[in-house]
Amino acid sequence: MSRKNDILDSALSLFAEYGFHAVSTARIARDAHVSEALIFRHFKSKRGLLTAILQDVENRIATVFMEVMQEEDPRSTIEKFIYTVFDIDESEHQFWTLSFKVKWDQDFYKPEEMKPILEKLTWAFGELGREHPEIEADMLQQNIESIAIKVLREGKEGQLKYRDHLIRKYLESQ
Amino acid sequence: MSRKNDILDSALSLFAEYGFHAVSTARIARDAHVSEALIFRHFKSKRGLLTAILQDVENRIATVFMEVMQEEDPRSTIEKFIYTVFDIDESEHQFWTLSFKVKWDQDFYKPEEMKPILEKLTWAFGELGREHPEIEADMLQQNIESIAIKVLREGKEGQLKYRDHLIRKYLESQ
DNA sequence: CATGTGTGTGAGTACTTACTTACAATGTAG
DNA sequence: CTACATTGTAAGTAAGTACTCACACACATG
Repeated sequence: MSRKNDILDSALSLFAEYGFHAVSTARIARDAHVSEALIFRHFKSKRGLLTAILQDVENRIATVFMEVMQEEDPRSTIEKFIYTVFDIDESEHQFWTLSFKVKWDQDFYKPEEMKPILEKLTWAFGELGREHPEIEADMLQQNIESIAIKVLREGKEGQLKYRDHLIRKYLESQ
Repeated sequence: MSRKNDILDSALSLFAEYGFHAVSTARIARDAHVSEALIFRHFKSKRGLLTAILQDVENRIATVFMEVMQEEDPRSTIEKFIYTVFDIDESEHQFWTLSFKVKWDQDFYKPEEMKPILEKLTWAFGELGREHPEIEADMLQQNIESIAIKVLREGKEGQLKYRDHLIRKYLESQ
């Protein structure tokens, strides 16, 4: 189990930094201090290894948004959603980086991943009496994604102004 | 010149679809109906080929936003900026796809590319008396980028609602 | 003891990779 | 015609690619 996890850790780290196609199985094995053959024993193929990591990614993303999903007050739902991105632990950054990178890899793009949270936001905007709740939910989610990318690249401190701006725009007006 | 352009065309198309690392020089040569050696004659290396294409990309992006940059009325500036994404010819889509993909490739990320247009938008929001023109400019640009990605993926028709929403939000209120 | 079963590796496999070299054809200028 | 740069290619190169196979060690169960 420890060796298998070493492989997953190294692969996540390297895939997130350099991209799937730019990292060879030999390099992953070297980084994880295991034989290359062990990768194939555990994951069958290089792609199988990525799939295993992405399964992990999906679970972690779901965990992060769980609190938002359980919220029952519409304003708190939106507020928590906005704050969530800034509360992600730095140890999880590689997961997020990989998940964004993978979106640009034709074979792995799947927009369903964010659908539940989008529906929750749509509900919240509807409750607040907005005219176009679906569009507003979609745009807020896009905003948060853009900010998340900035956080991954430049750290969270410089991006707090965007968070405060969104809070102002969505929760303090009217 | 014709052969050199054939190489650029094929490489752009393949890089945009599969990514830089997933496409070999042999494949590009096959697609362009030239010998592999000719790629290296003209561009020295695979990376040199990408660089040449990215130079093209930069020029085309600048061209697209030229009209916005020359606008003198702040409201028209914002309006034109929003409409621009929807007026990009489909023949240019590969350029845009590649430019977005490349942003996730560590070696080629350069945010300065969009800086002039961002400053123009900041000016426009300032003229309109907004409290936080820099943040608003940044967020609008992020919105447009998100929508541009959707346009590239799913076509422009389904995204018109976002355009109209932005127009409403930024130009019709108050 | 025997008989698996899961975990691990060294040394390969056939193939692909980016890139080079030697050489030929085609202008083009003096 | 000659000299020379430009454009082109066939046939390499060494290194790297994902992946396999035969074999070994540990450890539980009958």
